[in-house]
Amino acid sequence: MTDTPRSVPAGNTGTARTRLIQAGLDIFGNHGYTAATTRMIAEQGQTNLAAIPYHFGGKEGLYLAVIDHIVETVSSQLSPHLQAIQNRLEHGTIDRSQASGMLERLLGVLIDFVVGSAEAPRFSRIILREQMSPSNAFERIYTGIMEPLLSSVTALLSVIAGEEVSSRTLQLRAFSGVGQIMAFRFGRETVSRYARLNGYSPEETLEIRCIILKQTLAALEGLYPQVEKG
Amino acid sequence: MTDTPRSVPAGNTGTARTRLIQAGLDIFGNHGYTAATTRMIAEQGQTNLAAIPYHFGGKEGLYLAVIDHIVETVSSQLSPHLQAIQNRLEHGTIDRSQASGMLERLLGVLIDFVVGSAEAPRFSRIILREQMSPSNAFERIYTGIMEPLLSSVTALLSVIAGEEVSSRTLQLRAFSGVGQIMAFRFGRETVSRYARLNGYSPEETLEIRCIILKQTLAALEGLYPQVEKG
DNA sequence: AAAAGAATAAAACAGTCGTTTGACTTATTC
DNA sequence: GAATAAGTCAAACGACTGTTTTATTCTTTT
Repeated sequence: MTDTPRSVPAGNTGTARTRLIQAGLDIFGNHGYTAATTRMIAEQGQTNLAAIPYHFGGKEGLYLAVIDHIVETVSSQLSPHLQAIQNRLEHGTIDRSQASGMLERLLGVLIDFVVGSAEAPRFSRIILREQMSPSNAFERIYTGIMEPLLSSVTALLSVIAGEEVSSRTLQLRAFSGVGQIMAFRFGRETVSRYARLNGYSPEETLEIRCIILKQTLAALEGLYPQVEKG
Repeated sequence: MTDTPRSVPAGNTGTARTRLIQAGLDIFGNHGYTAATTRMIAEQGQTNLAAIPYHFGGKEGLYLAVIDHIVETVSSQLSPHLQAIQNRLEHGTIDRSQASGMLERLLGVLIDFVVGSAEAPRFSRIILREQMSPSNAFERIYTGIMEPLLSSVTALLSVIAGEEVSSRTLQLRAFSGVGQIMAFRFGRETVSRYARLNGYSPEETLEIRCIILKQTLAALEGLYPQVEKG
């Protein structure tokens, strides 16, 4: 069958598959699902049109393969951090300032990836489109990326806040922190124009990172003052 | 010519124009520019297909008319607040705590509109799509909505922060506050699912409003501690 | 009431979409 | 080395797209 990998070191049934996924990442990300045409994708992937129905069953199959690729890639980058956090939390050996530090590191990783990484523009735009108008792929992104991420952030916030804060408030605050980061991705054009940036160079990414982290930590200190004295 | 209004109280050359703009708001917002078809829009607007090229010169003309409608509507809701702020700032009779209060009110208005209003889903999704992949309409949205809004927020932040903070930092902080609010719009599906909401009911909107405002003010107090004692 | 213009309506236009077809090339297997 | 499968390719298919055409209805003006 076509889905059983061969003995080739890193490739699949053929390099056409991976080239199509890479091209789909670009074209779907830049144009959206409907506006992206199979002819664009085939051309950018240096493949014949018929390769898309052949390898993926059609346009939608390729799109779902692209989504899976995104979920796997992001998840592999995030899950080490998330698992480390979960382990620490389950053993209960963590105080407020430690939780605050872990949250700062986690958000820093997220910023570097969403705002600064080279794949971010292609990845994030597809993810954001699925947030705005969910399709069949939303489920995979939510359970594969958003839910684990938000759960860890919420758990850390719970330690920082203490016991008296409702879980819904913590959940909304968790999304607020994550959404704030994603806003810098979807609003890149506006940010660059308004603050006269050049589209998130490494230095500009670092600047944004410092601003977001400082602001988030300041908010936590203001909301849950015990943090500094814990 | 067709663009000179008649003596009809509220309508234009005909109600077909306004029906098409309303339908365009829905269809463009829900499907995006390319995925929206002129046949969908004509059907929802109870109009003939040919009415779109007739009244707007074509699909793109209708889209730009929809954009203009959005910009005018949002601008008319925002400009009173923005002008009041600008007036106060130009006369220099404003201290830190006053600026903080004005910022809180401005962001509150923005939250009510972006998160809570009935038009918000249709408006915001078109705006967000233009943020992600700008077309010819981006310019109108930027100069008509985003730039005035960010300018006022930045000016208020400047008063709150004092003089020693760089203007780029203030600009990025301004976007951070505005983007945080918009994140709750583009991520509605994720938020609703994660925090078990029912898609932003009035009570839920109020809850989100309180959380965002508390968090933002807490961040300002943490970043610029003079605020409380001014 | 007649004439002129604005608006609507149905049908057809050229073009593009995703997909299918059938021939062809390459790689694997016995 | 023939046989079989996997993969590629150009061409064409039906179904859509936005737009145009042509005719008709409604409104306004003289």
